[in-house]
Amino acid sequence: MNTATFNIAAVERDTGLSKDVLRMWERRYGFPVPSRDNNGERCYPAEQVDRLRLIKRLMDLGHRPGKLIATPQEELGSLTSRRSKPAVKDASADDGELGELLTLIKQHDAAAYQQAMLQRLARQGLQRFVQDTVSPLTRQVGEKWEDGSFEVFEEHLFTELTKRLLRQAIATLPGGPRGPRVLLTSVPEEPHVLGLLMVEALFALEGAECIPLGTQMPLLEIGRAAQAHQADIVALSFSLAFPQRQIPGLLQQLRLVLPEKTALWAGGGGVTRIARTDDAELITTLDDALAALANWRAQHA
Amino acid sequence: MNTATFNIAAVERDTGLSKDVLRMWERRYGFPVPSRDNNGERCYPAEQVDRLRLIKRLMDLGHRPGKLIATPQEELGSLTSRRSKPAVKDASADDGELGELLTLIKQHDAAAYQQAMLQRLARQGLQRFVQDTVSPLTRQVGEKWEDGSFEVFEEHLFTELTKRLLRQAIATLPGGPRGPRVLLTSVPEEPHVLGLLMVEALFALEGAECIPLGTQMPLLEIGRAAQAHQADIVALSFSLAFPQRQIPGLLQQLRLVLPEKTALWAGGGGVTRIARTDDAELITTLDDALAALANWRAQHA
DNA sequence: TATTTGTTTTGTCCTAGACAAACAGGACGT
DNA sequence: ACGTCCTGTTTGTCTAGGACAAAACAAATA
Repeated sequence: MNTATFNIAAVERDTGLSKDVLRMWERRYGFPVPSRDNNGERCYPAEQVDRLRLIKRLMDLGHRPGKLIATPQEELGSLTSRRSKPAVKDASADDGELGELLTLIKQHDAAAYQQAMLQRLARQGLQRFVQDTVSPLTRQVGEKWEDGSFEVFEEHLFTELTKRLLRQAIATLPGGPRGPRVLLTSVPEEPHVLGLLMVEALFALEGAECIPLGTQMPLLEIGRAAQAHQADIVALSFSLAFPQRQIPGLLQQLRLVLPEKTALWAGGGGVTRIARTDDAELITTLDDALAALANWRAQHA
Repeated sequence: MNTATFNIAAVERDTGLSKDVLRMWERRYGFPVPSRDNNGERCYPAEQVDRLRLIKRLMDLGHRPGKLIATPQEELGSLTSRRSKPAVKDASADDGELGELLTLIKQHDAAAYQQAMLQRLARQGLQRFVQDTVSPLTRQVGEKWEDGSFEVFEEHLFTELTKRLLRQAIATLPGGPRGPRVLLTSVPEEPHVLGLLMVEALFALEGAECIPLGTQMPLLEIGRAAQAHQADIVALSFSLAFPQRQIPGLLQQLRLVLPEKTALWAGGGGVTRIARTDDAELITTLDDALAALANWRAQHA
């Protein structure tokens, strides 16, 4: 069935490794070594693409490409250790609770998952639902994905269903426009929206006026939107997968295009290791977000 | 305020023009001509980035880069004519009806827009709401964006709010699993999800079992998902903005990784001009989608 | 009016060199 | 033992220009 080969653009699309990197690896490490078509262009067999995808996943986990490429295929599968620190293991206490939910996703039972989540939402209320269910669940799905026990499409299904639940819950909230006006979005190349939705849920509960613009807004457009909406705060989300080295530069550029009085907040797993800066306020946890909101209100009372 | 300059990666991110194209244009047409930093790397001023974004928008409208670059800045603004054909003008009859909705978006009044849409949903019912409101509205927003009367962030706001409405409506439907199992997603580089949601709403109304996987699934993952979910149909969406030349190849590759018995349907504005193929069934309108569903059921009775 | 044929435009791919930012590891001082 | 500075290595991204094929257009034919 898999007689198809991939050209370099298709490999970039499917692995997330840029064409430059693919060519560089071939030059430096001797892998991947695609065959060539009549036209001298690279043709990657599906087998090499699969290996590249695995390598990319392990790189996102903190491994280095030089080592990975030197490692024979069989050993790669067993390298899926923890990101760096052995991780806070108190979370495993919840495993029993949340494990059922993960199992439902793993079984591809969308209806049952939604049902179970709705029950939790009703029992916990939105705030605790976000903080005690959605947030740890998201983290666990990320870990499951890292260690290979979740497929990409299972993670997509989880994300899609959870997005719906949160949006549904947010929609039922009254739009009490008392707090600051918060514009929620992400930069180009950052498609993850779950973190933004969690923050939106919490902020909306607090009565802030949230303006959700979806993901992947060009920087200059974010500036225009902030101006047009008279936003008090622009809140960005960076996932763990976002290339961290780019974040400081992005925040600096964005700070330049935003009105002076508009605050810039950056949150999500991607900013935990970023050095503090004057360009933006870094928010690493949901509690931080609520604290920042309270703080803003105190200063603008 | 705009003293910042953009490196070539930032310009690619913000304009959607690849680095290769940016360098090629500089070589061929002499525009853009960025300054260089100490390191000999390109530094694009914000002014050139803006011009590039405008040019890109006009290209998506069907103009050719060679002409656009030769045109002085002032004339560019007035080039926002129709895509190619003068367009079906019976749509303008609805302008009065839908115009109010567009106005609300243009005024950035999210709450009023949601309210008005909910009213229409209640009045029309979901099927007619999708076909007579959401679909033409989406098209009109696209046109407004093309002719420059909508900003990018206004389109984002529209999309985000409308997504929420549709998802909310879908969530309230009973999950009567009688029809085929339909897996809904899009390929990498195709982030638009509104079309998928419209189809999902219609299919769910018909009692089909929809599995929404969100957007941007790698091809091999789509294959795995289809297998895991025992999908009868894989439905892809291609927006008008998707590079049409890539579609036939994508469909062919995807056909190779899908199980034999799984049907492949491709729909959305991007496929209207694609030549018929054996790899997939091309679906250009929402009515087509419903017809295809009925047809499938007839053949699998 | 349609369809075929040539020509121009345009994007993508190629090679190969250079460099700076990130990282790892060791030496050093507290 | 722990943190800090330095140095060499690893790694990604940028640069330059050349080549070619596929798309878009123009012209000429049936």
